[in-house]
Amino acid sequence: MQLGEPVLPSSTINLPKPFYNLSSEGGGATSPASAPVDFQEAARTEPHPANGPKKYLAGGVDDMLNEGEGDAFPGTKPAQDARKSSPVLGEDELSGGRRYNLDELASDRYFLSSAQGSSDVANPCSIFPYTGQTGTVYPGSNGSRYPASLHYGSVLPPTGFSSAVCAGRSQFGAGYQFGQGPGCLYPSYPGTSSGIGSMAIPGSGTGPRAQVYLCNRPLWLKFHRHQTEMIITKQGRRMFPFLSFNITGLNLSAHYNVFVEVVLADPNHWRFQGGKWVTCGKADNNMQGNKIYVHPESPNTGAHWMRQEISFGKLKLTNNKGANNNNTQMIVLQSLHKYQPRLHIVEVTEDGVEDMSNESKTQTFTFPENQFIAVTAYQNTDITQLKIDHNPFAKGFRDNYDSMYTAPENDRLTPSPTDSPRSHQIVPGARYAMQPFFQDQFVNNLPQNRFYNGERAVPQTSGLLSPQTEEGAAAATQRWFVGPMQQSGSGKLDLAYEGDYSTGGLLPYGIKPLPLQTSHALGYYPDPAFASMAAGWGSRSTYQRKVATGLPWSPRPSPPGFPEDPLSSKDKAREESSSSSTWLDTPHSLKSMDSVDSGVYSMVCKRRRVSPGSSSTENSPTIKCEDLTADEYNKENPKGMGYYAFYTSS
DNA sequence: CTTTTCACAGTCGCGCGGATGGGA
DNA sequence: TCCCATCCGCGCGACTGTGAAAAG
Repeated sequence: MQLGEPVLPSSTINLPKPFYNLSSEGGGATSPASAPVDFQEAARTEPHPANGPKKYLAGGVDDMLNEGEGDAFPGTKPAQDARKSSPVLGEDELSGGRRYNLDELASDRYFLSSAQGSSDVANPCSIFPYTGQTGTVYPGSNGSRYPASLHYGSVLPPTGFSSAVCAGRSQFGAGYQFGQGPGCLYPSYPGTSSGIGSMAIPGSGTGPRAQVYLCNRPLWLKFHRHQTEMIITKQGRRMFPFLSFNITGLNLSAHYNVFVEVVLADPNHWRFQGGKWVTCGKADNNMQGNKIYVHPESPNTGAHWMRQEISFGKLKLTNNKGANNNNTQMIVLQSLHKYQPRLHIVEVTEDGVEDMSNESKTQTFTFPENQFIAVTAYQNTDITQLKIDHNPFAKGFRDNYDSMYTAPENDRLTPSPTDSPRSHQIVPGARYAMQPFFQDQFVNNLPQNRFYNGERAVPQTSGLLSPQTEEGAAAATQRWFVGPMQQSGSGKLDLAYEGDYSTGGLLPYGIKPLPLQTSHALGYYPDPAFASMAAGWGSRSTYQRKVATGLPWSPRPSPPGFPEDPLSSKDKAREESSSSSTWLDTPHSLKSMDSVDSGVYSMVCKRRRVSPGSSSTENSPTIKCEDLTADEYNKENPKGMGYYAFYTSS
């Protein structure tokens, strides 16, 4: 089979309520309802009559929200306010690091608007001014059942979204089980002019015009700049960071299936060499296995999907080709290949059957920062450390875990791996109130919240959004959304982000940040960010401790009285995030790799695991803090000196 | 030499069952 | 006394990265 050739499912699975029928016709992935489509072309030619992209781009937020759906989406109100202060996207604003505060909540919300029909969309670059954007296009297959939306850059519709068996809710686990196509983003994309019909831009007005926010984008960016790695095991390994989205713009009463597909992001085989990822031959494109993970709450109403965060925390990645048959929680990948997760939203009938009467029922969203390389063992120790620092399940590997709990129980905001709160198909209205979408007081609330004892308590926090991100505390509640048309997806994000997002000011995509207060709900890992922010522990404290052994300062203990000090809590949080952001900003391997002898770095980078007993700095390249000078760091982050030292001293 | 597999230790949530307390 | 709700502790299981061994 040739690269990019759609792979047909070996068999059709009969399920009570199939959403999609496995197709055996050419390409295998084309459904009668949706032909392959070039969303870019569509964007140029098919402006949405009701929901033009500009509407969203230039203050269209509240237009969007005023379409009768805002009430159902708690996040809409802030968004509405956002429009008032941030009417237009602009690079100047972006580069200036300006943040748009909405609702005085100081929580940023970055969005990519739906771009259909926009001239801006016609030129994706105008919307996503990735520096270094190559615009490379890896054509997809014409067999795409669920073609990607407009992919900015190289990300294009996958081949062979063939599967399609789907059952009703009760069967959901089996739905889409055999999305076996090679699922490549790059393969033979038929061209830019095909498949407009499957665009989710129906003129009926009922068609989906969704915008998707990547909830934990800052965390993804952190990983992405080091080239995210995802462990795959035979039994399946959860992703971390996991995919978590918020969706707006759906029809409140319509039913949708929401699922993630993981497709090859490029045609290369990768290997970690010289401290960096390099291509090594061609990817094996014949990999069979399930590439789709249907959200367990599918199908459900638009109101439901928009009500709260949609997390894919239970999605597992495996290299076990035999895992596709019975385990729809697992997506089968190949080690040392680069993948691109994509979110699909498909309108279905009430009983979960795809509505074949409308071709515009499918929308696909791709976030390039979600790209990762599947590995069976971590290669880049920076990634390892990030995982340890941010994944609550890896808490046991944090060196100074004990010291993190100097605060009283009330202050103990240890992020814990709670299961996804989204365990109900239809969420009772009573639950809404429990999860305010915009939680201005997320910091102040920390002390009061019981993070792990309530079904809804967990998602209120900005879970994965670490205070250590360069985006800082505000970023901790950022959400990023893209309309179905704009996808950056290029895999060139490294270049794009280099020196950009790390500043916390210049935004990737060139999108204007719309600060929205979010309750954030990271369904699964509820609150590491806030935990760290509030209690003053986390990766940074970990390193502080390490540094402290040989340095005059001591690790800063958890902020005393933090919970009882609402006045200072935000400031503290800000400080925390500010300081912590530095360490993330401190370029790890990527920049290091680029600037240091790769061979030397390789020795350092690979299997670099800091231990409390040894000076972590000795293993750390001195090039860790390119983004900030010591002075800058100390100025911005006096409390973070230890961390800075950790990465700079040698 | 690279990649994969496996057992391991550590953490924490969930669920169960028992204890406790209040009200009928 | 009985019933019900709540609290608490314990054990199990899920999950993590580690590190050594096995496989290619």
